[in-house]
Parts: sequence; structure tokens; C-alpha cells
Amino acid sequence: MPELPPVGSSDVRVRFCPSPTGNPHVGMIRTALFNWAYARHNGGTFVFRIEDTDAARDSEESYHDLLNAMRWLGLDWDEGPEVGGPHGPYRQSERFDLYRDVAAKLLAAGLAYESFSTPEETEARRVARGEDPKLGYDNADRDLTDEDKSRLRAEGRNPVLRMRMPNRTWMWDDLVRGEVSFAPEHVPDYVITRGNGDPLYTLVNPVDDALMGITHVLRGEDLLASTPRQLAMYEALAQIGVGPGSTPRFGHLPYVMGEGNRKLSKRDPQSSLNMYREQGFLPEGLINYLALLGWSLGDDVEFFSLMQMAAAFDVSRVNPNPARFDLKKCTAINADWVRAITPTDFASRLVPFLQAGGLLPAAPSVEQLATIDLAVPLIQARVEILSQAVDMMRFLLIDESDFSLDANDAKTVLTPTAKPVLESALAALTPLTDWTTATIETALRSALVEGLGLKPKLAFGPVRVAVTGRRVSPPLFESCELVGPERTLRRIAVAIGSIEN
RNA sequence: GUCCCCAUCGUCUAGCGGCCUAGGACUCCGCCCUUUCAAGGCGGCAGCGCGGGUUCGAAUCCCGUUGGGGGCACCA
Repeated sequence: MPELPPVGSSDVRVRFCPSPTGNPHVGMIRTALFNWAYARHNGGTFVFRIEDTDAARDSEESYHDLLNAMRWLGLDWDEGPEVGGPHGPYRQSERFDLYRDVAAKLLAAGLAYESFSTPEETEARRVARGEDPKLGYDNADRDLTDEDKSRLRAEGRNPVLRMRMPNRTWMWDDLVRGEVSFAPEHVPDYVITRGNGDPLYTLVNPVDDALMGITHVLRGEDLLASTPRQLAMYEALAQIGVGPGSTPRFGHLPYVMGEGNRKLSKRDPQSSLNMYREQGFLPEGLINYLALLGWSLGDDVEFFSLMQMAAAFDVSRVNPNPARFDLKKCTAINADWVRAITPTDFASRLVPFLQAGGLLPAAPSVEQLATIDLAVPLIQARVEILSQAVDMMRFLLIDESDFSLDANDAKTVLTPTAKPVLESALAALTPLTDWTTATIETALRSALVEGLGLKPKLAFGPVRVAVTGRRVSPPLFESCELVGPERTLRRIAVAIGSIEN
């Protein structure tokens, strides 16, 4: 197990700051993972902050989903909700007074100004000048006089606050992309508080990063173009004495793409972390796969744990090009993890799925748990995700009165020619006093393969369908042993009866 | 439209001027093993977008081009 430096042993402070809207998204989680790994690798501090400034879109349910997802994945935070820390509160909805105060200081210092133009008015001005209306705000309200402002207020308008952008080229050395720059004409004065006074992301995000002493910002590529504004805000905050007076380093992580080469959106079901969890993906598997999206450990190693990742993580190795989320590969990595955990661990993780599938009561009996423990070695290498185990174990756990044969499999395998096979199997198994895999195999082989001269496939196929209900099942002899003599013999007899001559 | 970002097998990637006849993984296809299905083992198909430079030498550096993606909100 690789050694990680202790938390707080370096000055590195990174954060994950989602807004609680909708379900946790795999792209968002990938961002959380890389930030977490960066902190852990460097012995830094991982701050978790909730950006819930948009009351119309944020929800408490989503907030809880977020915390739950992080804990499930093993991404622990050093400061944040339910953990606390020296820079709390860590929910922006509880920090509004702070933002209002900063906004007032920015205004007083002349770094921000009141702007009364509506988007429609700005656009109309652009069009009138023969400019592209998509160019955005035109800085028209920069130098309004007090008379102008009172007149506009008298019209019933409430001004937004805009940052007065310095007229210069914005440049930074991106942690994953190297040098990036934007010309001033492409970065207009931007809104930091709404007309009703509510602070916007453009204000609260850099303000909190400054206040919380964030040193490295690893975020999605979609925020690349907003970096110049952040840079300007940091300078402004330094001037009014908010925060440490320094600007963090930025690194823009590549997109996670969905089908059809478009950014995986929140609406996309493939992006829902909860869906993977409900289907029985392991946190280890999902994390392992997500780590591979834009990063690699090197040395052709693709199977690794969260801790191994943290030990090896290096932002400069992050690949800047967008990565497509490939469900097949994600599933394959998960299957590797399913086989890698101990049978005991596997069994305990299976229980909730068997309960959801109606095969286990809320409080399983000792016998039921014992059966699962015995069956686990037979199915662990046969499932890729936990939910697949339900169908595979149904024949073992279901109430005998509810046991039924898969209609399709029964139709193709339990044909009239199968009838003598089953009769012979029944005759061979009935006298068995010692019911074990070995004795069952010996009995069936001598009766069917040697006795009837059948190929193994034809000999055991009908027995398999009769006993497990399906053509695809765990190994037959082992299954028979677990099902036990009474049920095995009864099921074979019932199958014989179901075949019409 | 405009600005920015990106560019190696179908997909995720290794590669950071000679170890490249481009390596691994997933997918797909064979074969072996075998009580079905898996797992496992072995093998196969498949890639440096294009054009110029720089250099003794380029997948690797530079320029251009093409293609793809994203931003341009009183969302975050």
C-alpha cells in the first residue's frame, strides 16, 4: 500500500465546489476525484464547498445526494459540510452577508459599478452599430453620472453590479494546457450581483476561493473562458484586502463526452452516478474508470485503487483532450473489481441487491446468508455488476412455490428428446445418499454420458434448465448440491411432467 | 458569427527528437480449457487528419490547413 503524505503537510489547498442541482454527474465526480487526488498526493487540504446561490435551481435533496455520493466513493474532505473547518460555513447560501459586504467594497473602490442596461438594450445597441449581438455587454454603463443613475432608478430599475475590467491581455499558465491568453475586447464587464442584490457565481466563487485560501483550481474546460474574469476579480480582491492577495493556479480538465461526441449533460441518463450505483457498479470500479478519463498511471497499468491513484497523481500528466465515456470499458473495469474483492465482501455487497430483487427479506435468516456464502464463489467471476447476480441466484433463493422455468430456455431445451435424459438423471440421483458435487457429477456422468452415450452438452443441458430454470447458470453439479436433493429431484420430476410427448 | 481549447487504433490511452516495424486496455473475431455461461490462456483485425518547414533524424518541435468541441447569461 503506497504511503501518502499527511493532510496539511503542504500549503496546497484545493476544492470541489458543485452546485446542488439534479443528480450527481460523472463528469462532476471526475473533477472531484482529480482535485481530491491532487490534495492527497501533495499532502494538501481538500475543501468541499456547496455553491447553492441559485435558490430556483438548487435543492436540498441534491445536496444530500452529493454528500452521499462523495462518501460512497471514498472521497473524503478535510473541510466542508458536516465536517466544518476554519473557513466555514461551507454552504454559500449561508454566506450571503459576506458577499454583500465584498460587493459593497468593490463598488466603493470603483472596481465595480452599477449597470442598468437590460440584455435586450445591450443587444439593440450592438445591432444598431452593426455589430454582432452575440458579442455580449458593451460596457455602456461604465461612466454613468449620479443624475443618470437617479433617473434610471426613477424608472423603477434596479441596477446589477458589474466588474470594471482592466483593459489588458489576460494570460495564465494553465496546469494542464500551458499558456492561455485572451484579448481584452473578448472579456466585457461582467455581472457580479443581480438587480435584487443576490450575488452571482462570478463573485462568490472567486471570493470564497480567496477567503478559503485555495491555491490550485482544477475545474472543467467549460470554465476556461471565464478565467480572465476570475483573474481580474482576484486582483480586485487583493486591492480591497479580501483574501490572501494572491491568485491561485488554474488547471482546466478535459470534458467527459457522451455518445455522439457531445458533452455529457446532466439530462443524459448515462451521466447519472446514482444510476451506476443502483445497477451495482462498485465505487472502486467507477473511480478506477473515471480516473482513466484524461489521466493514466503509466506503465500500461489500468487497474488501480483510489490510494494508488492518489500516490501517483500528477496534474501535468492530465491529457487535455476530451474523453468519451465508454460504458463497455467502464463495465469491464468494474468486472475486474468484482473479481478482485474478497468473496465475503462480495457477499455482503450483494445483499441489498438480492433484497431489492425480492429474493431476500429485510432481515435475512442465518440459513439464507449461509446459502449466499456458498453460492458466491460460483457467481463472482460471472457477473460484471452486482445487479446481474439477482437473476443468477434466483433458483437458489426463491420460494419453491414461485420457482419457474425460463419460457424460452424451456422451449428450446426441454424437448421430447430431453425427456429420457431427465428420467435417467432422476433415476441416477434419487438413490444418492451422499449429496455432494462430486457424487452428483459421478452419478450424472455415468448415467448420461456413459449410459446414454450423450455429449456433455446434450446430457447436462436439460438437467440445468430443469434445476436452475435457465440455460445459463452457475456450474450445474455445484448448483444441484446447493439446491439440495429434495428440490433438485422435485424440479427434475416437474420438468419431465412438463414435456409433452 | 466571434473567441478559446483540442487532435495517436472504433473508444480510453502510452509516447514528451533516435529505444516506434507506434506499446497497453476495452470492443470485435478466432483458438485452447471446459458441466452451460463466465473467468483464464494464446492469437488476430485496427491508429500518428493533411500540407509545409526545423533537424543527420519527427507521432514527438514550429507554422498553416482541415476537422471536432466549448464559451460568448441578472446559470454554475
